[in-house]
Amino acid sequence: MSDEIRRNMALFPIGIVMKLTDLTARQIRYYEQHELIVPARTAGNQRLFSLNDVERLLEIKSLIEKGVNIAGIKQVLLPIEKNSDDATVINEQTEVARKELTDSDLHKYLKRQLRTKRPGQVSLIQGELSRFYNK
DNA sequence: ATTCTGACA
DNA sequence: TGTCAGGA
Repeated sequence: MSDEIRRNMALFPIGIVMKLTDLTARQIRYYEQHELIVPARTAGNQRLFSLNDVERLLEIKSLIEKGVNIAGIKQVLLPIEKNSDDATVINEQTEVARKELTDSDLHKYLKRQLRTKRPGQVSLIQGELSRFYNK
């Protein structure tokens, strides 16, 4: 259960997330407006993304590339629960941690992701999914 | 140096 | 979506 906290802990600013996902800041902010992601905020109103946020963004990116629009993605990506979101609350501890571990922890995580091959979690009937495609 | 919101030649 | 302005 402790891993869940680490996973939902807000760590990196948009700049790093951009490199991680190859998405532009514009896109990332746009997806947030459509509630596809709900990154935490610092006292200075800066976005802080968790590993889960990054994963969701990668899923979003994948779907966008396949031509799925926002409406379709909202059906695929489970809506953000209000309860488990409290882990993204920012306190002085995470604030300090963020400054220290940003790249090192990230690389550690990415390596784990590389060997933890996971099957495309997307599971929707093609017919139903096609309803959300742009063309 | 970075990021944020709003707006559109 | 890109990009620029103007502020934090």
